[in-house]
Amino acid sequence: MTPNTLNSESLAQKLAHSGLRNTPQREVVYTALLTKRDHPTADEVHARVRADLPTISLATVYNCLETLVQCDLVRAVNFERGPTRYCPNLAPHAHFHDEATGATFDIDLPTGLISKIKDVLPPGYDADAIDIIFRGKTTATR
Amino acid sequence: MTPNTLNSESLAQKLAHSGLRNTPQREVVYTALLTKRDHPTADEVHARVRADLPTISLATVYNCLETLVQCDLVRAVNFERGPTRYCPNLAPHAHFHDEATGATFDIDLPTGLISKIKDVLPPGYDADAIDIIFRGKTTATR
DNA sequence: GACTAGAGTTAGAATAATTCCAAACTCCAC
DNA sequence: GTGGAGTTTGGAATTATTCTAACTCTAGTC
Ligand SMILES: [Mn+2]
Ligand SMILES: [Mn+2]
Ligand SMILES: [Zn+2]
Ligand SMILES: [Zn+2]
Repeated sequence: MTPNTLNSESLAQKLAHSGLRNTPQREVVYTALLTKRDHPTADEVHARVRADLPTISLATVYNCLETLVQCDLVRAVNFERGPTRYCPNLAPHAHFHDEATGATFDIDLPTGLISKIKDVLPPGYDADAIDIIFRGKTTATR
Repeated sequence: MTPNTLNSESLAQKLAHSGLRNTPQREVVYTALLTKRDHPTADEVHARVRADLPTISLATVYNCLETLVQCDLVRAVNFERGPTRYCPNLAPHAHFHDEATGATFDIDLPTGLISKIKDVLPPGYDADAIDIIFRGKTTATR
């Protein structure tokens, strides 16, 4: 079983679970996100998937990305004005945005920290998700 | 010394510090943010300040907000696609976004927690700001 | 007190990202 | 094979923001 097969299966499964079909467009979009995990925009995804599916439209890329987000296969990320970015990393993680280069990196979060952060919420606030964005510069070892 | 005078002074000071003038437009925009701290959009600010300055344009509201952000009197907040929101709370704080109502609340952050969060950054990542957004529902006591 | 250069404001045009729409297409289940 | 839901597509529409060029104000300078 290749990683690719595995991805296809998990994609097909999750789509089926939501009563949706597995289409070539949805596959190439999802594969593009898994292949280069640099938090691309819809436009960037469009450019990449055209290599595989030259006739795919930008509207379809938006549709597929939205579908993947609905199926919890992909996270939509917004940390500044500008195009939404997409991330296939399902593990709880924060994002580091390098202001100099514009690059975005995943930062793993220890599970303990998340509950510690939730502790700052006063009673009456019930969070089901936390987004953490670091902004700064990266140096040397990357 | 009224709070209003105090605000005007700190505004005038910070503007002067950046070599900028204190204009009626900048004052009403800043005052609007301080008066109702509900993280309004530029459009909402525009609607509010028109009561004081009926001829102010939306472009000017955008200009003033940008100026206030540059002067570190106001934070621009983006946690989802949609208009940028503005926050005059200068203390380190997180945001709680109520998905049901769309309302955004400030959540104070103990200083210790911030450095604890920064500890998760691997070497080579140097963050000069952290944004934390909670998403969920608020109940009862608000 | 008028003069001027630069800073600030304004309305409207332009841009960028996304969503909407209606038509064409695909895939099964019957 | 047909019908119908689900999907894709190109282009129009929408939304938020930025740009532009003209106008206005203000702080010095004479
Ligand atoms: Mn950036
Ligand atoms: Mn919302
Ligand atoms: Zn990510
Ligand atoms: Zn705030």
